[in-house]
Amino acid sequence: MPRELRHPDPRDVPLDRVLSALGDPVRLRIMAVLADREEHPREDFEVGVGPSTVSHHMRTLREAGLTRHRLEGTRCFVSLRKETLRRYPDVLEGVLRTCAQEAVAAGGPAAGSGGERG
Amino acid sequence: MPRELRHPDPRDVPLDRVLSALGDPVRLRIMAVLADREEHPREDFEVGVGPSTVSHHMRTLREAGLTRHRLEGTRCFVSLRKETLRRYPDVLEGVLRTCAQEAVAAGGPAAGSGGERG
DNA sequence: ACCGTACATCGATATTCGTCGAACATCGAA
DNA sequence: TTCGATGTTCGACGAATATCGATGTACGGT
Repeated sequence: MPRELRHPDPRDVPLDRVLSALGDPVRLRIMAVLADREEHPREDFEVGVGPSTVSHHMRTLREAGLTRHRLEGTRCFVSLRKETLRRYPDVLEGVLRTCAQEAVAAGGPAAGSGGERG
Repeated sequence: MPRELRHPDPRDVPLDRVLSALGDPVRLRIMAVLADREEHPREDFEVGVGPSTVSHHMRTLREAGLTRHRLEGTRCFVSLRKETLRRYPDVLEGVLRTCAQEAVAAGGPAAGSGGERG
């Protein structure tokens, strides 16, 4: 794991990039985990795909300015970037509320307990 | 042109599909045109790509439940679907406001008056 | 009846994206 | 220093997407 991960200035990220980052079911499940505004260890994100794929989606969210990744030892903690929430308040609060609800409707937190991979 | 175009029930459209439909610069320019909540003739959407490509993006928005397409003679009028705006109020109002602002920032309505196609 | 207009749809192509498994990097522990 | 754990990065592959030009379809005008 590199010592540090790239975190772009949110002001460099256009809206279409943010929305496109959010327009994926796996990444929306990740956002649903983060919807409580807490920092979560990577193990919390059991979203139904393999580890390298989770990494890929994590990177997409991070490079869209949505998440912050803090490395501590061999582990990684993820949280929402408040600056970005403040930049698109309605959009992002709405997405967080909605995807949290949909995750519940779709069968509980992390929505992949059954392991329906594909 | 067919007599009528497919308009899905917005409740069948999951959030990730809506966001993914919005996550494209061309479609965001289309939304910017519609942000005034008026019905617009197709000619209003000079968004910098060819006619068939505009059709493609229009279809994407329509099938995400975002727009309504009314055919009148050989012409077509496009408007936002209020039912969908009501379903995701914060998200969509926020997107509309933001993309309208960004369109202005990017060089005026329709953002393609110069015809920089490519 | 014919032709032009306006737009949708089709077919082709190039690019992007989601996914996996393998390889790599960093840290903590033995 | 060696080993295992954690998570990122790389390489490959199929699926989806953005784009165009050509074709198709319905309508309005002549």
